[in-house]
Amino acid sequence: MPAGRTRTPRNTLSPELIVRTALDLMEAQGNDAFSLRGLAAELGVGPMALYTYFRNKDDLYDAVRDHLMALVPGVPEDAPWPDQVRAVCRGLRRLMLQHPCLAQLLASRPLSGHETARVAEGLLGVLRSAGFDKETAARTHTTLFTYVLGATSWEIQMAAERGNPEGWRRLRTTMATLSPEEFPTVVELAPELSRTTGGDEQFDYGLDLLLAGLQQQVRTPS
Amino acid sequence: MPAGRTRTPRNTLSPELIVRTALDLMEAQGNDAFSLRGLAAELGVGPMALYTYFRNKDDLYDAVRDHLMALVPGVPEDAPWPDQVRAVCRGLRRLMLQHPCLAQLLASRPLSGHETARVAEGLLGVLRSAGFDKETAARTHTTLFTYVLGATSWEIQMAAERGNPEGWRRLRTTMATLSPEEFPTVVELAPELSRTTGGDEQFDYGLDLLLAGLQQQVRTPS
DNA sequence: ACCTGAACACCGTTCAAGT
DNA sequence: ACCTGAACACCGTTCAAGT
Repeated sequence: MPAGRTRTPRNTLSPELIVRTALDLMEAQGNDAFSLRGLAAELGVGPMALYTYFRNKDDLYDAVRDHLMALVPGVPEDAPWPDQVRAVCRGLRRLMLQHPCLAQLLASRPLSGHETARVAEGLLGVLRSAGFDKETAARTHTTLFTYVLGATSWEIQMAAERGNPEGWRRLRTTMATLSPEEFPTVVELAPELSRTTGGDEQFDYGLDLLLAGLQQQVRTPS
Repeated sequence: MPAGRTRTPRNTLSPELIVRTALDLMEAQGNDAFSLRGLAAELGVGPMALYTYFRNKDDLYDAVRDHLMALVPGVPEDAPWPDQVRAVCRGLRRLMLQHPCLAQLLASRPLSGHETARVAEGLLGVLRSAGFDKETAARTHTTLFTYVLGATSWEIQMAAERGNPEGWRRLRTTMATLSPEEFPTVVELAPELSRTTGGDEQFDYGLDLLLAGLQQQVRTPS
């Protein structure tokens, strides 16, 4: 048994192993650099071996997405519904930050997959129990989900841009180029804008705005 | 003068022409199918001709994004600030719906570009005039922007999935597969969820939640 | 400066074939 | 069923060269 990489030229290829290895590669070298040929090489098989388990690359992406969505924590019991909503949204955000590829996977292909439905089930259940009617519960779920998706995707992109030196230089250059006459507010608020492009505090700020709007709706039902 | 396609094997290649042609191709055949080689062919030049005007593909993407952001309408004057915020957010969403590639361009690469700054300037100016302090204005701007981005990207993805028959079949199959015991709420709210995956009403619902939270903040300053 | 042509190191996927 | 090997039709980008 050679102590090399995760290699299985044996007969032991499985959907689970492929998905886990694909996830490892995406996290290690970034989502864009991921390729079926690279994955096959990592597994020690030919590229076509993967097509026995997945119809194509998108099909594999869906499986990886669903695999990750299974890690979203469940709804905490015995808590006020706003706290339950907060917990689910924060859990999804945290998972996206831990696995940046999830952001791109969610943004590029719609739901499908039972694990995605599990997350929706949790959030919708909370909203229904809180007394929202069907339509409002559905609307609120979509709103919360798209907010988490948008806010966290943006946060990840900005963090990546700051991480690589080329991108950081580009950001500084763009800011320095803006004329204070044409863009007075942007220039004046540059420090604040830089500070609020991510982080727990920024995420909670937007989430609390949504929750404040919701609670107001509960108090004054139409 | 042959009445062929947009071809310029002449000496008349320019950044503007390249960007406009790239945009046309992205809208015609989708963002993923776009390639530098295809763009060069459409322009009647070799692939390397483009590298005189853009350093690489990402550089061209940035130019296309900035070109589109220039089309975001300005802030309407003489209106209450919530209406001004609504107008900017709706304008950005409308532009993303008209040019679906903009969603992916915004999601895949951070700001940079003067036209993006112009939009930020408009929104930040409104918020500052409404009396928000620097920090809150910046936080609110980020929140609104990421909400518009997330909600509209999701809407576009779902619309695309419904558009192609393969995707539509996949959506129906996923829904039909969910067991009512395991996912009671999702199954029960299937019609509502399907109805609230897009549209002006859904977008405004989330936007109004944010604005309600904001106005409450104005009334009760910390 | 502006553009070409050949070449490099890749892709996802099909197809026919092996076991 | 599970996997291989060769092939097809592509990519973005570099490099040397032309004008």
